[in-house]
Amino acid sequence: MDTTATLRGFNRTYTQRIGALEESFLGTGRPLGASRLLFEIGPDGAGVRELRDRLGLDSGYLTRLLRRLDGDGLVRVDADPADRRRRVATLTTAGLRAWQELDDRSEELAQRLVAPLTERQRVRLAEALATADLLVRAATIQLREVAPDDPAAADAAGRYFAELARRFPGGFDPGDPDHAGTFLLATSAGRPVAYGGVRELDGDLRGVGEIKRMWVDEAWRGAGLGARMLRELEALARRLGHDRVVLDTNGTLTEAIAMYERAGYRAIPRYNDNPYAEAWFEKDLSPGPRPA
Amino acid sequence: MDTTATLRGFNRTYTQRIGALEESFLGTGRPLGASRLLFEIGPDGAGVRELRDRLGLDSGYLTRLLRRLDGDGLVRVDADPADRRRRVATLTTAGLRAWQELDDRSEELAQRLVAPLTERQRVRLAEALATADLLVRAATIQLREVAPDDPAAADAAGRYFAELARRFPGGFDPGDPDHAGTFLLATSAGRPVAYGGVRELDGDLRGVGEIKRMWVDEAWRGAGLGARMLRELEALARRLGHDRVVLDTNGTLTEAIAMYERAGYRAIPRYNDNPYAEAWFEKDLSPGPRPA
DNA sequence: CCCACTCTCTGACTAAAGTCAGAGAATGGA
DNA sequence: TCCATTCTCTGACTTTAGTCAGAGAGTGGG
Repeated sequence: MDTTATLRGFNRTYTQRIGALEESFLGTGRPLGASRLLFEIGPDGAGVRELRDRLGLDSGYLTRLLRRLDGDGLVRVDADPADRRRRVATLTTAGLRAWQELDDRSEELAQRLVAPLTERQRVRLAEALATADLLVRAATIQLREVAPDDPAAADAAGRYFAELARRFPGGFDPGDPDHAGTFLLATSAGRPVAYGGVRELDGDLRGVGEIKRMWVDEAWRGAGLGARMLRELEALARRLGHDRVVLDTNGTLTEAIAMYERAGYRAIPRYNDNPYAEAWFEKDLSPGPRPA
Repeated sequence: MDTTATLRGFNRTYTQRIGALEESFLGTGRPLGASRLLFEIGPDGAGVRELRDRLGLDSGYLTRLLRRLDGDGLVRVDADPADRRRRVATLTTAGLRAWQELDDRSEELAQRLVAPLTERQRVRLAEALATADLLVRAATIQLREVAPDDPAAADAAGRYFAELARRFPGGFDPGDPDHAGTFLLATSAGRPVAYGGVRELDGDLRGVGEIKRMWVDEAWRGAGLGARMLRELEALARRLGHDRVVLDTNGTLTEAIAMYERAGYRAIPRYNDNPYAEAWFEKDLSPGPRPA
């Protein structure tokens, strides 16, 4: 099956059959941009900065859209107490009602779309869309380098440690984690979904890179995000001047071990005194092709 | 799995990750509407009327868009020799080049999107999208009543007869087909994809409806379009005052027979002298719930 | 050869969407 | 306490998209 041809064919179908419908459905009474904004603010409110990023709007334009919703009594915009340069938009009671109406309409549209299908076909459609959703999200998410003290990185590290504590039979105590190294992070809707880092070892292994804290959110597994993270960490290690990387892991993390093996890692003897480590791997980077 | 929630979740992902990207990709140099139009005209050209339907544009607006493309030397608009009220847009050499560039860009976008995925994941994505594409198209296609002498209906009947001729061991000769009855037709991009009709029987079976020429294009099978056609034909038969429908079929058409049985049809003895018929079915419509 | 109808085009608009430069308040480190 | 930086807002625009009411050419059936 030709992937790009299928994708392009689907794009066509989607634009014509769903996209157009959605616009006509949601843009009633209010311009579409204003509806989208209202929907995006949502019952929990949202920062102006965040809205700008999520919707890709010019700051002046967003200000005006917000003022308009404010004028209609749907939204209030206040300074963020934590940082008074930032502003936060929240829905008023009327705004909440309008939001609910949009949500209902969106649900109705979805209902109407699947109405001609039988139950079995709906299940098939839902499965196909869930798969496509996961893969598209995993393919389009950006891995970015973060400072060790970035709050999102700390959040990700916390989630990583929590998972180890859950999965290791004897629990897991990170002690006083040192944050040495360079870390990559992928976030979605402000929450970390994948995380990992490289640091340089010292002593006998001086010059060798160690891959640390590889973690992918459970909801995002099965779409190759772990493998992608590993590839990008290897590329990062190369940029940092390492031509060999090592890592340690625990026997409970079977999927991770399988992934390392698929990625060309070979088991080696213990190289550190990590009490939780039960398996050690290495990979020679020097002859590898440069990644795209 | 909750179908509408999955669908809505996918919509979100799609709009953010693909839709936005596509707009920024295709709308370079030219407004997006003009690009879309140029792309839609395509190397083979297209009638203005057809473009209006496909893109959902106001006729005045389309005229102006075309004039603009004409002014840029990309498109020529001439009267259709067959009906000089109609006009036909064709690409000039420069227009063809611009079209090719759009096509390349669209392909590049698709490539880029799937680039982070492994081959296995690409196959999974392509399969999921192909399934979703078929189901969405089948769910959103409109079945419309057509006059028996509608050229699209004649086209569909021709395709139906051709398939019978291919599948029946001894071939099939429609003889001089009578066009009595009311027919439903679904078309996509101007070509018939599903077809079928109801006519009233006479003689002993006066008052009974007969379902005729049920046909679904091969590329559209497996998405319940046949079952939907059958349901709508039954609804049509009810509206025409029949509380019982019958139909005949050939033993070679095993999928059709399975579908009739799933839809509640029961085998009955031969009720007509159709030489190609090998099985006869009936369904009582009176107590059935009205379809949506 | 009428006449109702189809199809496209023109003129005259309006609304929505987006852009850009720069002002002003607030913040966080040096 | 500076000062560079971040964030939002304002003013002054342009472009894109879309709407609506007719005019005028062409068509097909009676």
